[in-house]
Amino acid sequence: MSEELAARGQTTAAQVRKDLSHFGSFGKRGLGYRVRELRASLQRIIGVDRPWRVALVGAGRIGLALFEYPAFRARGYECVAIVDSDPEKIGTVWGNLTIRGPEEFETIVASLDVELIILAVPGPAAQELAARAVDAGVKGILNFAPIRLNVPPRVPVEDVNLIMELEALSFAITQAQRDA
Amino acid sequence: MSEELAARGQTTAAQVRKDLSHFGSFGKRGLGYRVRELRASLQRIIGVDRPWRVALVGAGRIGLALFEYPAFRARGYECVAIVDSDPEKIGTVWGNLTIRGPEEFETIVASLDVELIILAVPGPAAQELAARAVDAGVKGILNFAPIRLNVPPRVPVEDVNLIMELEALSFAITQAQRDA
DNA sequence: CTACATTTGTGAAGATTTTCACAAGCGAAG
DNA sequence: CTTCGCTTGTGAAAATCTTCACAAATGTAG
Ligand SMILES: NC(=O)c1ccc[n+]([C@@H]2O[C@H](COP(=O)([O-])OP(=O)(O)OC[C@H]3O[C@@H](n4cnc5c(N)ncnc54)[C@H](O)[C@@H]3O)[C@@H](O)[C@H]2O)c1
Ligand SMILES: NC(=O)c1ccc[n+]([C@@H]2O[C@H](COP(=O)([O-])OP(=O)(O)OC[C@H]3O[C@@H](n4cnc5c(N)ncnc54)[C@H](O)[C@@H]3O)[C@@H](O)[C@H]2O)c1
Repeated sequence: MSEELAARGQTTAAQVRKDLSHFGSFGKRGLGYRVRELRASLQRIIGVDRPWRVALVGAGRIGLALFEYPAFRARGYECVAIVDSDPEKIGTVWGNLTIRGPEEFETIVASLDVELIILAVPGPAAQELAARAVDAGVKGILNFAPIRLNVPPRVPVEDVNLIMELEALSFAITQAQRDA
Repeated sequence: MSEELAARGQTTAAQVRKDLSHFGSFGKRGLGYRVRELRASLQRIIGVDRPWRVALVGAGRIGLALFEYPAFRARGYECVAIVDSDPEKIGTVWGNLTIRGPEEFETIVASLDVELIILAVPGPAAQELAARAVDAGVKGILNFAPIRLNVPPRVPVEDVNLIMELEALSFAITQAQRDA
């Protein structure tokens, strides 16, 4: 069982067991893990055993792709608001949501209980919006802007930097060729 | 100098120096690093001292966002072809490129010297396209499909999994709240 | 030329992570 | 109830990564 999990996760059985043991004891010796139970426990530990309320900040190209991506909702991330500063976009409707202006941002976060934001605005706007989001009570940020956000340490930030991913590929390829 | 680099990279000066020492000796003692030189050396090491030829596979929502993202080209990743299987999309023009059908895939990779692909097709199609890309000579894959691609180890794959990033946020938040 | 103020590069120490290997526990079979 | 086969959970060992602390360079000033 830990063997199979290891194979799927590209790691070793011992690592799987050690990692799980860090959070508790889930399996039965001689038997393995009961999948539904383990799954439920892990969901609870990770915090994905309940829906999360998300606001999309920046209704641009990447924002649109993300908004239309059904897997988010399927996994419990529910987009409850969209904010953009472009006057042409404010008031237009995406799905069941109307795009709002940034002056309403704090009100939206507070009234809709937004916990997470997806920040998909250009770099220069990102820091200010992040700070405002944090002040308004947002608890975490998924950041697509290519800057390091300066927020209090209690607010986790996950950066998505696709250029770094491409550069990691370039490095791996260059490296492999150097070896050969 | 290593102090400043450390501050920017959220790490320590010793770490910066140790990491650099792994690839060579770049600075001058007592003086620091000469920025232009260090930069050039690292670009060469990473392999980003020359342009990379990229094909976009999957002209959907995420594919469009990526294609229109100017930072890729600015950093030396040049999109030289777009492939999609949708008959409505084949033949249409994005920027200076015409979308091609998947039956042309191998020809395109070979004739245009495609080194990297950005895979932005639905999961079920991804494995087959990845295998064909590798056979046609592609050297690396940036994969957006939510599956683990099975390709030979000489071909590096970078996975972008935004759901995992959101789940990492959820975990960090849940954890912080448990502590408090 | 010598003393001095700097900052790198790097062994050694310390900390963390991963692997090893096996006792502890569990169900099944006799 | 006892034995047996199997898989987890976990201390201990091994490997890896990070930090420490300082000698080796380098430019400068006297
Ligand atoms: N497009 C991509 O594939 C891609 C990939 C990785 C990262 N990114 C990053 O994501 C961010 C957005 O990229 P994009 O391609 O969607 O850009 P975009 O220009 O298409 O969209 C940005 C949106 O943000 C809005 N905006 C600007 N200032 C704002 C403000 N102060 N308040 C609210 N909204 C504001 C704009 O009106 C626009 O709708 C950028 O930081 C970019 O670097 C984009
Ligand atoms: N949209 C997002 O924000 C997002 C985020 C993360 C990951 N992803 C992943 O990226 C992939 C694409 O997502 P999307 O939202 O752009 O989907 P999409 O449906 O908008 O686009 C997929 C495109 O791939 C094309 N396609 C399908 N089969 C093909 C084949 N065999 N050969 C060539 N082209 C083919 C389709 O015609 C379509 O144009 C999916 O795997 C999705 O899980 C999307």
